[in-house]
Amino acid sequence: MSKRFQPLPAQVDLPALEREVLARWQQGKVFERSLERTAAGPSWVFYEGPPTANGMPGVHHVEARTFKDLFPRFKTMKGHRVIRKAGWDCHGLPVEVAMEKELGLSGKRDIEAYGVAEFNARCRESVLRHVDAWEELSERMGYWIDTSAAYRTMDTDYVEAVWWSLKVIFDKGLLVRDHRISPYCPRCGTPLSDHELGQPGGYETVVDPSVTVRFPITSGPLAGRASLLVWTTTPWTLVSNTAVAVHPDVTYVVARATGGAQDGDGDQDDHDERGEQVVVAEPLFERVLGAGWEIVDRLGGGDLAGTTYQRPFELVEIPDAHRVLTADFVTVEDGTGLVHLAPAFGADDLAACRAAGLPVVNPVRPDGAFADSVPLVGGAFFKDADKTLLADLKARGVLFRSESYEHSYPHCWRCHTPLLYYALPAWYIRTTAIKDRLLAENERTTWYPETVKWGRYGEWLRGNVDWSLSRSRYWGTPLPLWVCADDHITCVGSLAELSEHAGRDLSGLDPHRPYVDDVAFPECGGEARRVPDVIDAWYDSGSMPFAQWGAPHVANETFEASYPAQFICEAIDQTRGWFYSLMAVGTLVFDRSSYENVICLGHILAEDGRKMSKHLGNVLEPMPLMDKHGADALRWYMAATGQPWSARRVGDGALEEIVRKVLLTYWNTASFFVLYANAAATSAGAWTPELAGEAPPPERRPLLDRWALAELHRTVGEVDSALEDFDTARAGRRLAEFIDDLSNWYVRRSRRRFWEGPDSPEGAAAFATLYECLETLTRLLAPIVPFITDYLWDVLRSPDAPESVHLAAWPTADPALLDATLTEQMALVRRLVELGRAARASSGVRTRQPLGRALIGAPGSAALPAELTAQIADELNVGRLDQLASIGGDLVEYEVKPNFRELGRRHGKDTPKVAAAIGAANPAHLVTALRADGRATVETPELGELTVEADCVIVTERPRSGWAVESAGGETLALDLTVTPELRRAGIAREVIRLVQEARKADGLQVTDRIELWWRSDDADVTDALHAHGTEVADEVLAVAMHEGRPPAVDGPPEHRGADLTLTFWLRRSSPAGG
RNA sequence: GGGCCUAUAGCUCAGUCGGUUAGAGCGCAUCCCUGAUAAGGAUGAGGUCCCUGGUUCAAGUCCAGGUAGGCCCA
Repeated sequence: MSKRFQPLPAQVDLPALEREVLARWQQGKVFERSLERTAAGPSWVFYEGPPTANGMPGVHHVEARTFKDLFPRFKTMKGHRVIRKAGWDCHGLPVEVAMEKELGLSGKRDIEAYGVAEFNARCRESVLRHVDAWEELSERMGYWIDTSAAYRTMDTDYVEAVWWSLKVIFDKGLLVRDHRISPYCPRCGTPLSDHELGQPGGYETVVDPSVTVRFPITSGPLAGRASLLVWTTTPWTLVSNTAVAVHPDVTYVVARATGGAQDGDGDQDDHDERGEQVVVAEPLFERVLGAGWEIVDRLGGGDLAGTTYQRPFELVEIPDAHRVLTADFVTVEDGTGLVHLAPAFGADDLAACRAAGLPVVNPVRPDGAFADSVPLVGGAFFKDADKTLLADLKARGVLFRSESYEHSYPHCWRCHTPLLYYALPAWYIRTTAIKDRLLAENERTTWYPETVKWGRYGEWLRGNVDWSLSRSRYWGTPLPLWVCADDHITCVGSLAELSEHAGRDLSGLDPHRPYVDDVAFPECGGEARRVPDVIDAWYDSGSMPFAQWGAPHVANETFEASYPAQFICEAIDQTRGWFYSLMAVGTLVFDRSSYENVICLGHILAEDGRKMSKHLGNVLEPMPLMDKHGADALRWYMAATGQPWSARRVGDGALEEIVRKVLLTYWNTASFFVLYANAAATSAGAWTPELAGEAPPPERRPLLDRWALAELHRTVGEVDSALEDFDTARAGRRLAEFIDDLSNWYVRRSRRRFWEGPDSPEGAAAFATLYECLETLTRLLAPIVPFITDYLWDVLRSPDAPESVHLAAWPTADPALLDATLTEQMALVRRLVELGRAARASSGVRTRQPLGRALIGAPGSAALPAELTAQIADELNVGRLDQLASIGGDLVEYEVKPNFRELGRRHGKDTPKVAAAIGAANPAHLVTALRADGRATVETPELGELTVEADCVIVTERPRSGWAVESAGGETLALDLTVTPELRRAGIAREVIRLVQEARKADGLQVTDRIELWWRSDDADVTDALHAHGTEVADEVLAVAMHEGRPPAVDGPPEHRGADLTLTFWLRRSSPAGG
């Protein structure tokens, strides 16, 4: 007896099965072997975007990791070498913030008091705290990635690689010092991060002055005649006024005071000089000036550009300044439409002044007080200076209006000191200098979805500003810049270089604060010390293509062979994070972006459609979800439900459906196959894959088999091209459809051939066909659902096949097996069967009752091969299938409808008229003409006679009466409901067969067991039916003997009774016939 | 305030090149089939294709504006 397949139970515990497969992968080192198998293959590069392991992974991490696993598996099966190196992002403010919280520290002073060395040591420990949980998740979900050599952005090799790249950028002149405006606490002496601004207490409501000031114009036609009206809520910044901004597209007016009228709100206005002229934006004229003023001239914002003016205070030196600029950020929402610019105290101000080449002059000391050298307000705290300054403005007649203004203003969340927007020295990468290169690199990057390329990401690139790189923090890659007293800057590219400068061996130095801060070296006759900043952690992760290998200092060849990546994938919120930093660093350092294809995923929502949050209590933990439904179900959901880039809801309901409709259907088909392959009582024993070669070749198999193979190979082609397009949803839909076709049509229609075994050519064809379908389907499904496929692969595979599906080759479509005609014909067959079922349902004659014949009328139905019409007849349990036309024209009525698609193509604007003419024509005449000549003539009132082609008309034909008819889309099926006595007896026989089968199951018999059957009935119809169809019944229920009458009384089998049928019967397993 | 995404049945989602009866699954109801059986199938009810306007012989589909939700940024 030959080897059998391992039996597959109809019920399966998928999570338990997955654990078994996981153990098998581990013991068999299957991942490692899949890499070995493809070691010589063409490289396909994937980069792992590093997560920070200071928190636990969530369901959304399963999302990204599904895609990050699926495509590498797909490419590996296609023979590519796909290196998958894990990585951890270790640095950054979020890590520091979490550690501050944990240690009960608040702010930089606390950290420095606690000790930077100890603080950073704690940060270092915290970022790997949950690595175990992440690795557990990766393993459980089947994410194959090499964690043994994971890169860590805090490792010395990594930091040195980052330093090297910064030096490349520095040598190109693109790493430069400038100012950055930060919210700054003068008491704590520190800038605050956005995160800190968001803390409770970050904003407080305060009352500030709101002042409007005259800036007399000193050049152009208005010189000496008019003033610019400028509004501000921070009078203390007027000392540093450098320019005035107007909007280039806004109209401004010159207004003259007509005297008398004051506005009625009781403000302290100071403009009773009749004849005074001022400039404001036209949309704000009413609000700022109103009655008592008349417009004497209008001019565009662009016309004002370059106009010089007398600044409000002459207290500090600001060379070459004090003129009007244009800037898009100016609004006419409030103020005067003319904006005072003090570049040291506002981000917009700084950007506008920098663009105009104006200097940044800052008279305010880091402690928040004006420098002592400033007249009038020297030594005063910035906010306290407002009063003095206002009084001075008023005294000199420069103040136009003064009000109070209540608004929300940022405060230090620790000490409640009002914050200063303050220019601090900072280091930038001049990404604006390579903006065109970035746009060109983006041009050749393929984005999924495509809209991100031009939209969200492209827009962001076009508005590129220089990368603000430095952070005045602690736990990060230290900025490798050393500066001497003469302001000579040295950029250090490695610890070896640093050793050279310092004249001692620093190769073992921890390249973090505070240790690197302690390294100084002689320079320009003095001492060069490190700039104390660390860098933006996004730069770290953007450096991973080379830094993960330690390149160029270490493994440079490995790096060069894996640059750029063919594929990266993260959630959409990375557009301005990792997607940008990767592209920017790559372009800055290598003049080439580091990735070619990128998938942007949407966010995962809770089942209620809201964001998952602990607060709402709707968080789904990934591990329990997989323990409940299985990782395959979750992976299928992520890959194949909806569009990956739209926000999606995950929950038990969605996963249960996937298990039932996709995974269990696939499993049950395999289980069915194995059951009958093992049960086959052939001379050779059970059916095994070796017997596949003995089946007739595909072209000699039944049409049903050829259809299944055609659909299989169509599926292979479509799934392959979908995955090549990174379209997992399309691949998933096709696979789910094929699984359904295979199970609910191919197997359903072929069951009898499986019962009868593989001895006949038809049986052999069935086994070979279903085997090929399952074997190939398993390979197609493997990248998406790696567990269930590998389990079934191991059961189904032939002995010489690889022992894991993940070591097998991706299937290729065989064009010779495709058959578009057969695909279309089978689709018609299935539509006609549905019509027949609907006719059965509406007429109330159950399918079990055989009927004499059915009529079909549908385009193409006459050309159906007999093998296919037989499928319809068998499925609908009718004796004969005829063409509707065969019953004679008089008995058929016709309905005609215009086919708009074809009509539109030929008749364009006249379509409605032609359609109306078709509707008005005599259907029978029209159909006769169309059938005879392929065209017909119709009469239209406007256009006269017109010829219409056959494909412009949808014809539905129906028998006039006496039939159960269903039609759809021009296709009709009609059932003859006449039940003759003979049909009635055949129906009763079917009923008996069903009863006996149920009884067999109730008695716990195997499907192959032979039985002995006794029966008796008082109903003449039943008796007649069993006399007429006894042999058929006996064959169907595997009865070796059938007796009319009771069984022998002694140890009699249990009695069964029919429900709707007067029948009593008994059955007993006959003595086993040797198997 | 800016940019982008999404909106189709109670729910989750398809909908190709614009074509006149807008589909599937889940859920619900009724029924059928059953040698895969704690499966499978059919039928039915259920729709303002977010709104307004436009282009077109014809719009769920193309264009413009708006509304709502979401994401990113300010």
